[in-house]
Amino acid sequence: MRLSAFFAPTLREDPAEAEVPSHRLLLRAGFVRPVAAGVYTTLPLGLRSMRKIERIVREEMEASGAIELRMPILLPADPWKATGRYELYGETLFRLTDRHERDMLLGPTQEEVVTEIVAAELPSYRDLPINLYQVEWKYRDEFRPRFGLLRGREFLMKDAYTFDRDEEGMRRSYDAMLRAYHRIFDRCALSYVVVEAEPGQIGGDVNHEFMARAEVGEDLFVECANGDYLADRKAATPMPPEHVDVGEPHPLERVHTPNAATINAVSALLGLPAERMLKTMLYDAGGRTVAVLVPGDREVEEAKLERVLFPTPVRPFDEDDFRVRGFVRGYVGPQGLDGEATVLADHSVRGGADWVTGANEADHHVTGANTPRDFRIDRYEDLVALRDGDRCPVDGGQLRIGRSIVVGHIYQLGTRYSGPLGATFVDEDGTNRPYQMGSHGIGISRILAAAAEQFHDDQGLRLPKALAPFEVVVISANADDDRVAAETERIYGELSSRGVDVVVDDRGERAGVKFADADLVGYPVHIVVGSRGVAAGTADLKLRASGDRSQASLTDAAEAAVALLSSAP
RNA sequence: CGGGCCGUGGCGCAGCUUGGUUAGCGCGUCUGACUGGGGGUCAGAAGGUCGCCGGUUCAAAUCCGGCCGGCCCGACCA
Repeated sequence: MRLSAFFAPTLREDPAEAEVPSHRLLLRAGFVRPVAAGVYTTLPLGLRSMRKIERIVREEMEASGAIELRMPILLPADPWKATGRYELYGETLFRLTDRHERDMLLGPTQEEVVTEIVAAELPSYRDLPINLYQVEWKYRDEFRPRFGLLRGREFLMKDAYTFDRDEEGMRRSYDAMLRAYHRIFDRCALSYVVVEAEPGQIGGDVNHEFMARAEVGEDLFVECANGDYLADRKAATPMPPEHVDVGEPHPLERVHTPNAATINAVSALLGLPAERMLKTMLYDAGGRTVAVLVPGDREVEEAKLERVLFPTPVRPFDEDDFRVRGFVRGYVGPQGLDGEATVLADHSVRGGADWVTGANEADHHVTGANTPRDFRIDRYEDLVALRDGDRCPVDGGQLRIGRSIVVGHIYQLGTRYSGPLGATFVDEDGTNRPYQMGSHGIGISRILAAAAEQFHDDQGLRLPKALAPFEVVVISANADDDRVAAETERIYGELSSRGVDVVVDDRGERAGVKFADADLVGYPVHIVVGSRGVAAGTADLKLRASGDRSQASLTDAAEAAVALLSSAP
């Protein structure tokens, strides 16, 4: 490819709308241009990188036995109503109506479509297992598209769907995807972690997220400094604190705490640390009152509470709940709860005694609250929000919270879709059984952004060679020098014939512009041919990742570039 | 959706507070000259319904209202 006959518009200045590095650099380097919020045109350079990611994904999917097909983006709403996702997805679903007033939507994922086609065409256990996948654009009307390609309303995704006879088969298919995903992200050279995560709107049970480490990541994960524990932050369980022996329990005493409706206020008033307080959070779970007890310095992780109470929906008390059910906000204590309420306590509550907690009347707290003497705990559960510095449940090491971008997510769905859609096959014994399904996504366009986050510096992008739009650039530093032009062409031709993905910068620009662009776009290997070098019989080489420069004779330049490329990340 | 910031030639910005002649600057673009290994210099030129609609006013980029669009912070997801 010749840059003189290509379309790679670069920006000299940072676009005003871009804050995060990947967004800024993908715009500046000419990979994408905005069309609307969260919607982008993929320019030629960006498309080349995206195609390279797609290729890696396809190769590994095929190697794992998956079969590619292509499903429509424009979908009828009915199957979505059957699985309940038409409502569940809510505002995030792009809905439209056709001329016959039929409800349609733009596919955010394609479980419904693939399940129906498999049910129609693969009715026998002999047809199973099967793994069907596609690479297609997905549409989600995100509340807040942001960070360029990191969270668009349109994004390119590889989605694979597995169908098995039984749960054991489903787990085997799942493991095959897990292994394939590792190979894919390894080949993309991403720094990533794999954690168990929340099922979200896809539903199902066991699932893992592949998270690319990134400062700007929106997803938090937790890891132990000793490397033996890794989890989604919302699912992470800290090791509970040691039980502190306070000796003989103090008596329960009521104390006057005017205008102290917060933990901090009570703590300041009584001169006691927040962890001595017992925080009583009230929730409504399908009409029932649920009290959650955590130490005063901790927060409740509502995602954990939802899982504990699943499938009953949970919401925090609002002002009306407090009033109608007779609780005083800011002064709630578990000793005032009757048998109608469920009392859940985090494991960390086991470690304490002589709690300070609400007296269930305005401006009063109690001290010396102890269970079971003063209040009842129905169940201990893991309910606290994990925070930096908590102790690892495996070895007690320091936990820290890392930020990441979810680039892949795999699910064991079971019969979440095959059930409601009536998708069954005939098993060996002649009975109809629903398919045991799995669903496996990879954000192709997001990988590009995540890679840009991980691989860049002040000069621009420096994507790994597996993802860079070209592997090598040959720059003619003096475009109007005939001998330079001739040598540039010769080296370019030699690299092409060796099968290197090479581009030549034969534009009429000045050398400085070409150098700056080469760094900005981040070609892994740069070869510079100029008047000085040609006179001396040499070309200059640069490895973008390290900035290391070297020289080679003009005749060896292509060879040297190939060698340098093999050493490039 | 709640909160904050912002819409001025292709891009980045100033001007708006305190309304008043032809709306400026840098980059980019075009022409010419000089130049030629890290976004070069000089001379000249083109390019703007100041997001849209309405209001106030003798007069609006500037003040007021509404709407649209974009970005950033919070609850969902690849």
